[in-house]
Amino acid sequence: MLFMAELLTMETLVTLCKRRGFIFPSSEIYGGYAGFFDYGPLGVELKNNIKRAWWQDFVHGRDDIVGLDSSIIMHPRTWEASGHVAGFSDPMTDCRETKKRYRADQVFVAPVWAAEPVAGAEAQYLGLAAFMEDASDLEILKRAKTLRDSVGQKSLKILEDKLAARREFTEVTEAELASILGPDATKIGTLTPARQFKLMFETHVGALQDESAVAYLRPETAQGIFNNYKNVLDTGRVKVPFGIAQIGKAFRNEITPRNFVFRCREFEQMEIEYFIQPDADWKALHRQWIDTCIDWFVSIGLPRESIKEDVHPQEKLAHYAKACTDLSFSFPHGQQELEGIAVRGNFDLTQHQQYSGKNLEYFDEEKKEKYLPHVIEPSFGVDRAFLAVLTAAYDEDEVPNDKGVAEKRVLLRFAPKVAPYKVAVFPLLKNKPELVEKAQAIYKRLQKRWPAFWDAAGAIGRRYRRQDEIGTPWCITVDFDTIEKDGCVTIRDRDTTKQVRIHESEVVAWVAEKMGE
RNA sequence: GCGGGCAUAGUUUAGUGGUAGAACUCCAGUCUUCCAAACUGGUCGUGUCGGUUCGAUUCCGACUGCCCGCACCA
Repeated sequence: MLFMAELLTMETLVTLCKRRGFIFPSSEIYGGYAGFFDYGPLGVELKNNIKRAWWQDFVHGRDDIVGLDSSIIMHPRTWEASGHVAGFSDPMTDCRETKKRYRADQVFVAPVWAAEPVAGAEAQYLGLAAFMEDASDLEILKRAKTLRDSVGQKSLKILEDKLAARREFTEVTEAELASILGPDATKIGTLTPARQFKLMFETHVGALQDESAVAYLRPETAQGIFNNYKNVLDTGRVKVPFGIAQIGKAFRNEITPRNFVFRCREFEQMEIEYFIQPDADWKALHRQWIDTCIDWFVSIGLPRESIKEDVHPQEKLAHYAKACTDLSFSFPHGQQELEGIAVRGNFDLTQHQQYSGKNLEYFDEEKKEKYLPHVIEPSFGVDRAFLAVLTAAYDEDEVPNDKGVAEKRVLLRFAPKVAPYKVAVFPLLKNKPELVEKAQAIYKRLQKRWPAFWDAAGAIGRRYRRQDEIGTPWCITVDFDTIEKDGCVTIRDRDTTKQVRIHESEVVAWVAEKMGE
């Protein structure tokens, strides 16, 4: 078996997904639409299986987590409280010379005045030197000198005290842009005006397009959980520590959607907010959650060694976060984030309490005190989990054909619980009604319990390969022995291509046992 | 957003300023026996819009999409 993770390209996956009906580019008949994808007949099965497994393992399989399905459009104040309105729409400026992009609100400009190095010389205004907010005085002076040189005034002396009159880049006028030297540029006038990059999708609620009715498509499902935290407390008979889980679509106007379904503008999340006591041992709980999540990914078919923990360094954490660990996976485009597990303190509940004016405190019966619980937030990307499962399952090997010549075989080694079809049923030959009839009976029996695939077309080998490529674990073939002699059918295994014969009456029990049911 | 490359059937591709060709896939059929078999037949294509031209899939322009870098990713 090849170690496919090293060799597999995204293009191979994209092609397979298109060819077999897992994923199509959105709106393809209109030329496609960047950042959006559609899940086809097989894709929706795989995706649903991943979501079902998650819900089973994190909601139904636990006593301390309950589910939720909140609306995608929420009261706009939600996003003011969460910080998304302010933090999710950054003004940006690009430098045409260096091709660098800056957060405009982190760029400052200082006026550059210079004069002949003689007493009483008249000062000349040369332009504005741009620099990042953390630049030192020495660095700013260097930028000023570069600006002076670039306008052909090398002989002049910079008036250093004038540099102190700094302003934010976002405040400069259109006319001033031409005289600004970018933070890393050597020529003036290369910065574009600050442009808003709004990462939240805006819409209007109500048929009248009134500015006061602006609303947003949620950029994360988590805020729906915080929004309903009080309702769940009041009705769910839950006690801290407890969690609320939710699966749903989220939307972000990504600047550069890329890498297939890895970064999309419309995507699906599986999130949990796990509420804990403020003085709980959050480090231990965080560790526990990381392990639980890794185990879960392994249970849906990802090799443990392909999952890595990336700990966010303290200085890169959001101000309200105590810790955050990403789980990353070796995708075809590199080791990339699969899930984030953050310790968020009580920032969100504090914000919502303040913005809503509603008391969101929890009364702890045991401690006899009120507090706002802290949270641990495991945030899974459904589409990323899908891509990871697909990447892990993809394999190529060689199987001898009917002439004994080795031929390349493409297969998806899905764990049976996530496979779109669990079993396929074939009559050995299509033109023999007695074979077809018997096979149909078995197929109908299986179909009541699992997604099953019927195929009677073409050579038997071709049908096996077709199932290999969509990851069906078992194929069941009815032949003449089944109807004329022993009543046994052949069950062929996807991973080994080995066959066993069992009596047709035992087929359902056999599959159930293999499924672990 | 920037720079570079690419765009012909479901896939891989050939070709031409004058009716677009193949292989595989797919569909139908023949076949009594298990790994993309063989044979017969069939469906499906020049990303979109505009320009030049008697005529454009081909030349030109714009757009869109995809790929690779850069930047961005609360």
